[in-house]
Amino acid sequence: MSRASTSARPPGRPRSGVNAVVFAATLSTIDELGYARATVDRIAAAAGVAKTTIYRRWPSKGELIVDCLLDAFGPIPLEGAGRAELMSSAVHWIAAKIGEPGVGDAFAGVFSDAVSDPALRVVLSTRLQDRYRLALQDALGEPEHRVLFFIDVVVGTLLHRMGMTGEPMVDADVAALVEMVLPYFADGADPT
Amino acid sequence: MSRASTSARPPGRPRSGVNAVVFAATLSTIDELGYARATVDRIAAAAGVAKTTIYRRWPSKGELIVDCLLDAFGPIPLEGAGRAELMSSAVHWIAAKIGEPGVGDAFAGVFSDAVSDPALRVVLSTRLQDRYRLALQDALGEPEHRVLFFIDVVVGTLLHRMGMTGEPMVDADVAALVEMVLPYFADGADPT
DNA sequence: ATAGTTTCGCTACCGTAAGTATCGATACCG
DNA sequence: CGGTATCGATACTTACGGTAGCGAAACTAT
Repeated sequence: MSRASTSARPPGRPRSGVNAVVFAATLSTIDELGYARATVDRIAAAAGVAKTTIYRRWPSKGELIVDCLLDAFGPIPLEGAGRAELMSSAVHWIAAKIGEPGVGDAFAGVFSDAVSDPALRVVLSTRLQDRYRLALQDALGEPEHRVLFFIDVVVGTLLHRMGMTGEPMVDADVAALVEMVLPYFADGADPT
Repeated sequence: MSRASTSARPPGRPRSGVNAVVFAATLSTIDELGYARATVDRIAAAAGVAKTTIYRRWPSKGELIVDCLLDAFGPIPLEGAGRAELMSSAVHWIAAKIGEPGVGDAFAGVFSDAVSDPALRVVLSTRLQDRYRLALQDALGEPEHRVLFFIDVVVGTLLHRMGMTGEPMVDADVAALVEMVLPYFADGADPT
């Protein structure tokens, strides 16, 4: 039972192992130029890779960065399946980070109910919804992953980094984080 | 002391009163097509207005929507000035909406400290920072408004609408709200 | 009335960036 | 060596933000 046993290598030239290089180039380019100016061309140049190579591996810039974030931070560690366990896991994870038990429930309350105002029912990208739904579906299988992704990447990364560095946060980084994450919820292109 | 007394009407053709129409068209277009596909051309068409007219009144798409949001929801009601009162006001405002007193402090804690990870120090738009800094500076005058704007528009609108409708929230609208707001934190253009 | 000033809608245009198409070269397999 | 799939490079299409210039309309002042 050695691994890589069931499927032989596919024919043709194998892909070069530049995914990690592209991820690093993506993050550093965003760091240097800001998200808006981190174009695919520049990311490709920073990675020393042709733009077409990036588009052979990721169908869009959005999915590249979703993969990049998942690679960098990964999902919430989960101890169960199903919605209740899912929310509970996220809630306790957040609560543990913050240190106050009541806070997690508050987050859960804020993020688990809904408004239905026509002015706010902005349609999300079904394409990218499916994208990270699939990315987490391996472990779970329910359609509640959007909020978890949000909590995970935005709040999670925030608190994760807080715990890592122990440095004080400035409000700018909240917006920066969200700026970095949120465009991938959009459908087509070009907010300015 | 009739109003409009101090300044006589400026020369030239006066502006037609279509600002409200443009705001409504902006919201409905985003509602119909999603933010990414709500282009300025489409908004102008929906408003029955020339695109150039929009650009005569708002210097960019981002500022149009900032104005649109401010027009729709307005800032947090404040009872004092200075940072402490500012945060306190926001915190108690949020806490009152949620109903749990500890929650506000948690929000304040999460949003008031900072990380300094190079991968996350995404540069924010100084232009748009100044935009809504000015929008609130009338009442205040400190540089903490980014987080307040974030809390105000995102969480505030969320909870405001909750209180208005009393309906349950779904996670989708959290992302939708943030999707709707966050592109205006970006500097240049074109996330996808 | 008429001159001056500003906005209007309209059309054409520019710059940029996402994404596609094509091609010769290259790296693997049998 | 033949088949296949990737690689880099270049050129291209498309879409959208934003600008320029026009004649027409709406207002004020003389």
